Amino acid sequence: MSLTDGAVRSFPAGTSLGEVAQKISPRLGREAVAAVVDGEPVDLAFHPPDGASVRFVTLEEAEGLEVLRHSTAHLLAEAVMHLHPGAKLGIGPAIEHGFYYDFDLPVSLTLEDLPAIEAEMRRLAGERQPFNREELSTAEAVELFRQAGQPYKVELIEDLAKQGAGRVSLYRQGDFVDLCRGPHVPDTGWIRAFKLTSVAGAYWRGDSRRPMLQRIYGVAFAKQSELETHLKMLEEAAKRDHRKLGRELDLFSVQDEGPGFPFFHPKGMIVRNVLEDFWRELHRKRGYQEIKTPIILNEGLWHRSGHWDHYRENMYFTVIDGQNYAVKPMNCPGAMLLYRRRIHSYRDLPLRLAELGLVHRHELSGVLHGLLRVRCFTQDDAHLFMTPGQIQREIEGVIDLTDYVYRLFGFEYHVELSTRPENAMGDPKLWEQAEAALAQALQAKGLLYKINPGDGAFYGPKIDFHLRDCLGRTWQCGTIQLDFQMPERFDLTYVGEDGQKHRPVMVHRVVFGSIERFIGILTEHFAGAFPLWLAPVQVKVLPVTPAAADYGEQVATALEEAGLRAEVDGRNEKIGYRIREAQLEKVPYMLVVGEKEAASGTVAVRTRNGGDQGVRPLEEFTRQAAEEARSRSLESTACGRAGRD
RNA sequence: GCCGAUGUAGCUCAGCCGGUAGAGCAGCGCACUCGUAAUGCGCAGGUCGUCGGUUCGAGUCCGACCAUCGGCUCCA
Repeated sequence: MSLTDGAVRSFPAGTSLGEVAQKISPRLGREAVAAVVDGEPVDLAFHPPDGASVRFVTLEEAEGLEVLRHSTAHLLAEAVMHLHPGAKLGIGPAIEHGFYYDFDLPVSLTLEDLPAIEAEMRRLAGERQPFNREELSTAEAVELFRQAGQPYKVELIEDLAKQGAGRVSLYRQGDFVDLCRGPHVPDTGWIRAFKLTSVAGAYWRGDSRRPMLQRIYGVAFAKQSELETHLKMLEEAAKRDHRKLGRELDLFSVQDEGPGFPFFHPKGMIVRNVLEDFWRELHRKRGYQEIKTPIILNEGLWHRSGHWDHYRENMYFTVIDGQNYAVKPMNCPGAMLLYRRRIHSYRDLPLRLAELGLVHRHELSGVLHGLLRVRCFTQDDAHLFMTPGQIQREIEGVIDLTDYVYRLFGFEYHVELSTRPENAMGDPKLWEQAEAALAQALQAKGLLYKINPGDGAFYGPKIDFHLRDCLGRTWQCGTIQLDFQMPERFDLTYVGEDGQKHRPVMVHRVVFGSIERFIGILTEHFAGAFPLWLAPVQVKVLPVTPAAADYGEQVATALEEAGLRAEVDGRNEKIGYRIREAQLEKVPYMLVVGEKEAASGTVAVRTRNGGDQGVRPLEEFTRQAAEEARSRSLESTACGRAGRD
């Protein structure tokens, strides 16, 4: 057989991969969990055919961890079957960081049940039960699971049979058997570093019309230390939760009187306005014109746009003077009306109309989540009208803009291309054209992208930008959607060079996505310690004693004149106390001023991360802080030495 | 919307088997006049998510509803 390093080695027929690994090196024999033979993942118990190409997989690799996590799911199922013998099994795959398994049980599980299940898993792991693979015809497998009282497994096998599978594989460990493609780790003794984390409801096969099963989630890693690192990361994420920080920093709130309709407090409004000012500046520079379209528009418009047929479930309606109106869930129809107001020449195109548009969508109550999932939000929208020949250049322009914005905040991102969904509007040929145009722009920009078949909007395919925050979590924000339908429906035209009417192409796009969601993400990304340009209070002036109060006011005035947001905390409290409060508010700079500073026109600079930075002339600090804010830097440069927050 | 959990002061949380509510922080007042993450003392603050039921009596038991949290489905 040939190995990954190019070596070709021979072994007696009937040698298992486990034995091969052992012969290659004792270390590989210890570390291999599975292998890939001629491109197919297999167990170490597999006997490779003559001339096979073999690659061993260890827990160092993502593939190996996936095998381990999948095996852990089986172990979980075995433990649950022991504790609840009548349980019906759903599915149990590996997921990012861990695994889950779905069960249909007569009793509801709660968090308190998890320790007992986990203990049983550890006991079974201690027995080092081997995972044994066997293959059966689908008919035999159906019979086996029917007798075992496992209807969900029977359904799965019957579906596999319908798709043409003649045989299926099963895995047994101990007294547990499961339908499974494999591969698995050699025995349950490999499963050590894991923890059951939560229990939740989940529809069978993700279909809300089918029974709800109980899903147990867990995490699993190669080593205990990695598990602990991961659990620490979760704790860190909980500390950064924007709902918690939003309350502590007094940025925003959601109240019982308006579920999903967030309130922005004065400090949150500063962050929001700074972001919007930045957005306006950016769009002005890039040839966009800003518009504002109404929030409530006649229902007829929504019939015409296709929203009535495709989006009604998510919309709010109202009646005015006996006429039906809808609250807009999207901004595009308003932009259509604006475009249609007058005749356009090809010379006007591309026409870029940007709108910070407040939209309302009826989201299911169970999905609401702080600022990240709400029922009203402001899209930093734009509708670009163009000739077909301008498509690629315009899309590239939006990609550049998005890239610029995400980098500024220190986000990395990846891109996905979503294609025609089932409820799509319009001619499939137009869809193909639109999909090709998006793919072409991505390729021209040299971006790697993943394809999500069937995930497009009902009016067109889209490019989604998923940004990655400092904890490695990804969030969908920006999207670029190409639309041939809406111009058709609204009969939009432009007069071409030939004097004839032509149909423009439209692009919908957002960069932040939703201002509300973006603020939520920024809050978590920066753990509430916003870079200077975004911080609600940029500098806090702390007079040591009332004797320095006047000087403190002078300092604050100088800062404000330089365009900085400064506050004086001259309360009758000890300086340590006021510093502590400013720290907790995550104010970027604290200026401690006493008689010495007042006498010399200086300030003692303190940063929220670096502590006391020493005394500097007021004028110098002010100038540097203003520059730091102006340049929208992520570094604290105004303390005299550079340092990333 | 569905499954499960939770809901006591602005925040974090006590409150046993039903006997009529408590702490710390925050707030307010007074004293201290202070140099880089919490000065001391005092005061005030709750129709115990809402509505209904059981009971002599409900924060505690039961039911419905509302909201939140973790998921599912859906999405910016």
